[in-house]
Amino acid sequence: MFSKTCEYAIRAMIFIAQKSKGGNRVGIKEIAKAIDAPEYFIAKILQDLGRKGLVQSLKGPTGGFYQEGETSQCSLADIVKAIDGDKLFKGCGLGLKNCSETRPCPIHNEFKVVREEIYNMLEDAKIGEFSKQLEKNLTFLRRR
Amino acid sequence: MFSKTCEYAIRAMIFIAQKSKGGNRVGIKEIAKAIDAPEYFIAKILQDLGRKGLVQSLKGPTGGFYQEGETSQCSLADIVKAIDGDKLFKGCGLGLKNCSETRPCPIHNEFKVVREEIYNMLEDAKIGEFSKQLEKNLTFLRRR
DNA sequence: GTAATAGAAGATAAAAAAGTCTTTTATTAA
DNA sequence: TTAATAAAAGACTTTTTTATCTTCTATTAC
Repeated sequence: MFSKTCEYAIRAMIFIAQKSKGGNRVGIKEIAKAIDAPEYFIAKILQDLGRKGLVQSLKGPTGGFYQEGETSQCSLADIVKAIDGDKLFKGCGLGLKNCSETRPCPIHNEFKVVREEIYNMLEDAKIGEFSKQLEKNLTFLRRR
Repeated sequence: MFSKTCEYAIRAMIFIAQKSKGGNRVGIKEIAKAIDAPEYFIAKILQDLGRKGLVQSLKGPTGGFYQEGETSQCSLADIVKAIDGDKLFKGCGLGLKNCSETRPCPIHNEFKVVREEIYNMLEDAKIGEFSKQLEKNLTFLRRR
């Protein structure tokens, strides 16, 4: 469904939202360990998300990643769009470029319904909302 | 959502079902052209689907691919499973190995609903059913 | 049986995605 | 102001996916 890059991004964002609640910042090493992702790789991903304004960061001692204001209420849909683009939400299920409402592919209508539901689900899933759930058991963001 | 390989596979299967209705067989060149896929690549894919019993084929002159009996009523779900495996239907949305009913990840429940719908949609979509739709306008399986 | 045809199978190549390393720049504490 | 810290940026490597080519084998028409 998502690329690995995107999965890492989502997990990292959830972790950062959780950790940076009281104005704290989280270092890349701590993030990588917590979500069980390759350190250098997740660093790249977060730099990208930073450029796109979905996360904030600060260099130097006591530096790290954090989210402030509206950023902490960004949705999974925002992250997916930033990393994987909108092909999941817009593209034809069969990869046909010319598939459209007036020239639908064989599974166009069935797909449309499902795709809208995926979009709504991801749009409703605000990063900040996961925090409470996570406080109970942080290990959920790890792979094993 | 699907790999390119899987998209090609679905398109090819729909085309074959349509063309092999009256006991006819379709050559790989015709398939490749009709669904706008690389010839050698779709050949590989169909060989794979052939081994897995989702399509039949015959070598030599007048040879080609075809579907007979139950094969023509295989579903998109069957094809997706054969090519991409079942990670779309079973895996955790965040790629967590330990995500489960008792230890759900933050988006586990939301995902479950969507995933089931995707599965049902693909399971209901029988290859043979697309034929009538296609007879009206075959170009729908092409990319441009 | 023979020649032509067309898929099967294996090797190879190109492109994209995932992952790693090194150097640079910004920030802060002392 | 300096040393330590931590992210930014760019180069590079590995792995996976996608795509291509060549040789082999089965089938058919004649």
